[in-house]
Amino acid sequence: MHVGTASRALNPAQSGLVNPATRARVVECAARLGYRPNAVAQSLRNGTTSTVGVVVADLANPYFVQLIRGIEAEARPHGVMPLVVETHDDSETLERVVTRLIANRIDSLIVSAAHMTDEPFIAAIEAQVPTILAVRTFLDTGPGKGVTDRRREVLQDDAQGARIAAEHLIGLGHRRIAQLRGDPTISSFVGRSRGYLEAIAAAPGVCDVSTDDIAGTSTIAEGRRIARRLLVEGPARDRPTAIFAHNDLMALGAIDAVDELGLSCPEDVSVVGYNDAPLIDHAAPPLSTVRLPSWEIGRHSARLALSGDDAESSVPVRIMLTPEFVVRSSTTAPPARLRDAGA
Amino acid sequence: MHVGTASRALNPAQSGLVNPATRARVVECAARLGYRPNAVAQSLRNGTTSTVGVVVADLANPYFVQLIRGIEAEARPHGVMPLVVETHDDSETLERVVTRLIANRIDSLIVSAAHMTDEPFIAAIEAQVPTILAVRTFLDTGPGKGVTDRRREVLQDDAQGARIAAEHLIGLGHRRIAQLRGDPTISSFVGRSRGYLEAIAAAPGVCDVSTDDIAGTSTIAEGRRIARRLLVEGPARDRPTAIFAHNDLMALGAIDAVDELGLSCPEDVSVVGYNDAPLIDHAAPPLSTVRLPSWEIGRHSARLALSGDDAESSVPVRIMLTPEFVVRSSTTAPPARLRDAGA
DNA sequence: TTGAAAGCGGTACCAG
DNA sequence: CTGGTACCGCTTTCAA
Repeated sequence: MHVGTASRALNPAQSGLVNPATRARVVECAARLGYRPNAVAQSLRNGTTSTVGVVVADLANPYFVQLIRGIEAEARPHGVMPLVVETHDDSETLERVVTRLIANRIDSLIVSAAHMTDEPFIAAIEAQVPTILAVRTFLDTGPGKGVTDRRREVLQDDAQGARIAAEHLIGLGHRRIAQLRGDPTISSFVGRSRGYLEAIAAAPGVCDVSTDDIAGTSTIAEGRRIARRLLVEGPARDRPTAIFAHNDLMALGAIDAVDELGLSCPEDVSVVGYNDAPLIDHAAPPLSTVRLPSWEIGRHSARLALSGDDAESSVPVRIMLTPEFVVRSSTTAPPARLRDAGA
Repeated sequence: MHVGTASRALNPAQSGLVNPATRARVVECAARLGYRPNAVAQSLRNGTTSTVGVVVADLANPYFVQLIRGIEAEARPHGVMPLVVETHDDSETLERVVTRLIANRIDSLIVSAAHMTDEPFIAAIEAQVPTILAVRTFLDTGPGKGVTDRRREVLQDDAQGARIAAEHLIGLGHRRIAQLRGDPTISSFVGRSRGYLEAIAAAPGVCDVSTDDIAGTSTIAEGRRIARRLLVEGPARDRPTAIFAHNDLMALGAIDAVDELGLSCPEDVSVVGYNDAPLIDHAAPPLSTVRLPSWEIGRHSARLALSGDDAESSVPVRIMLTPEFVVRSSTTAPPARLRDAGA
């Protein structure tokens, strides 16, 4: 009884070709000896590893964890294991980890960590391994636009999310609003900025009083720093009564700044975030924010990744999911005196 | 010029054995063709994968993310890639993912997801691959205790953390204190419970008024549920003026319960958590909690994992790190009337 | 239905 | 210093 037979007996797809008796014997032996096929050898022989690389910007951002779980939910029934790595939003790290994943012969790759400046690198990668962009993409490279139109991506509509956030503030009566912009090399923040400005432009009498100071990192500290500038500089009558932060962390920082200046949120300044991070509903005050369907984005990404199209044969896809506004307590109508002044 | 030579030229450890000229030529060709050694083939040949399996209970718990980053920091300089998976605290999932990791021939394994009931399984795994237990362990299996005393583990002192938390409350004048216990099959919670009870026992006039209701999962919802029982059942004069929750999430739930009952934290009820999760300092109110050095635990774990001892030759190690109390605004002296009543 | 053997892509030993 | 070759563990084709 030899190795070929054993291999067949243990492989469900081939075990029909082997005598039930021998098969039973093989199975029994395997169980007794605790035999586990060496996945490394299988990978080498089969040319496939049953793994999918998952590159996220920041594991500490619970948003990405949901994305990973969506991927895992789709991948597991296929026996595919996600290999998760983070980049800390650093391009060098991105290149390093993706290179390593490819050396490890992942079957496909899901990237949710790209900066727009990473386009050339990602384009090169797409030629090597089936790749899906999740959440973040590059501008003007959708289906039919530009040379890299074989790209497959799963996004949520940042512009729309920002628009509904801004419209919420406008609807409450705010007339001077500012945004706290995240890194402009990240497509999400570009989209949010655009949607916000569109909503402002569409509302008569409402003006954008943002600074041109952009957050280096999308953290509490940066949100706090920029919000302080907004609330301290210039004549009081030009200061915003509402702030749209490009993510929840910066929103938290903005609230800190409001508090520290002896003002309060939402009475003096309303604040909106983006992401609906876990625990953010327990912030002081509970944050109004934009919820995006990260788990679903993960699932769709994995579905595309596992669909077996290789980089050559794949048809371009852009799946766009819709965010949703969550009203909590960090937003309300502006103070009456300011509202009158603004009208 | 043939494959063996190329292999040597590309391997830093052997490239000395090859003529600098040929070597340069090889390197140049490799670069031009974008050659990357197939890590799968290398692994098969070398019998080593340069990967470490990292099994955590819950990626959404930022505590584990810090652990992972500590591991990564130690592993990267060695060219070792962490393979991260989560179990959602489910034993079946634990067995499934660990089995998969072993099939993939990880060089070592770090487990931070074990329940005490997983002891037999983990013991079996330890015979197959060098294994480190991080944060969670089994009881009475330290060096010299019991048959499995080759175990290597990196822990923090849960009993001490709980003790300093309880002593903080006692020092503020609380006399009726309750704990919100987490899953008793998880060693961390056993240790915390023990430390808490020791501190109470050591303080004359202070009594433990906990229910015997234990959280099924260490979540906000469970914390809220049990805290409600504590604050609603029995005569008012027996209710706790302070609650020690076994983790931050349950503490948040307890604060929710306090609010919902028309009481307030910390004026009526003080609440302490455990872990010092990110954002917890922005909760309402900012939570007093026990901070544990998760990053350091990760680093130590990885150091042991990479130390090259195989399961046979390894010497048992237990590294115990010290937690630290963080005072914020969720704790204060008990209300005067209750304090008098209790005295 | 089973055995024999080739080969996945490297590495390392040995001979030259 | 370089070329030839065996082999890591498994799958699969081909023959028997």
